[in-house]
Amino acid sequence: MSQVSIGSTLIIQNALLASKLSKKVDNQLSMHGISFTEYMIMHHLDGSPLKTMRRIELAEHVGISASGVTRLIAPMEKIKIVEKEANPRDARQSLVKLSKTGQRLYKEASVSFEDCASGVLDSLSENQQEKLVDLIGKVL
Amino acid sequence: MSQVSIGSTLIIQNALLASKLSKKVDNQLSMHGISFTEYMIMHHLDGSPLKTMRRIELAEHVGISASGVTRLIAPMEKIKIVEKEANPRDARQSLVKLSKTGQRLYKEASVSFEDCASGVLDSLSENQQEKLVDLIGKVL
DNA sequence: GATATATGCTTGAGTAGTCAAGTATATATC
DNA sequence: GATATATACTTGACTACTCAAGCATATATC
Repeated sequence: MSQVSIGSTLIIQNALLASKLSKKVDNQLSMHGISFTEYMIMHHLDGSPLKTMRRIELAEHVGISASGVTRLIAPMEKIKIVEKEANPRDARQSLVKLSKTGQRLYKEASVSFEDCASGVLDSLSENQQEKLVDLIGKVL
Repeated sequence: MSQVSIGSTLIIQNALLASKLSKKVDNQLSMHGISFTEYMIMHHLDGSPLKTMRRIELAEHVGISASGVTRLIAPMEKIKIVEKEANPRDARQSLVKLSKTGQRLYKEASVSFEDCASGVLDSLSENQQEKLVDLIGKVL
């Protein structure tokens, strides 16, 4: 019958939340043939000025390892959602660029994603959502 | 350059947070020979009045599938952290009980877990942590 | 400019889950 | 009380990662 701190509760509850959200999102995005992780990749690429990022940057933003990115990007490249690009200044790097096809797919998928997001978060007011993003940002 | 709603941002940032937290926790708990998921199982068992829960209940609380619970519990049973118990009123059920050994292990691991939690959340005040738990609870 | 160390990425092997199907038992309906 | 349907759980086959090791290139040091 030990005391459980608020911080512990927070971590456990947040893990549960993330698990549930990612399942719902995955389910919703499956109609576009992509997973939540792939969507996140496209999201970050689309948000970057040149629609281009390094693999390690992607890994950090998405929360997976570098090898995870390699395995994730491979099939996306095969179906032309993203393209490989070299960095002339550093031959070690292999840049990932969101293709035109990828941008189109991202836009389509975003409709479903936004839809899912608002459905899942309808118990929160706009203000509460902002507060939540703010608090999460503080921890990250 | 499409508009990204606050709700979408929330879901993506939360996924990142959960990924980072679970890695840190996993890392911390590895010194006790258990994973974050196993810790969560023990946490929920320890919190229940008889230290006993049904497998499906555990699945819901932890955010994994029933088969996930089966595979997770098997090795925990082998090293006597938990025990299988029958429910005389329903022969379909196979109850999971936290053993004495399991309770001891949970207490030890909780020290590391609490430690990790407070380390990771030190950018948040007690009030902010409570607010965060509250908001997460609203979504769940 | 050779050598040591660091960085970016990929690969093989392993792990922690998933889903679909199957088994066993329980419940509801006629 | 037989039949249909639902629930609890397990299993086989698969997927999406992880880590450790390795290769290629870059950077710093002497």
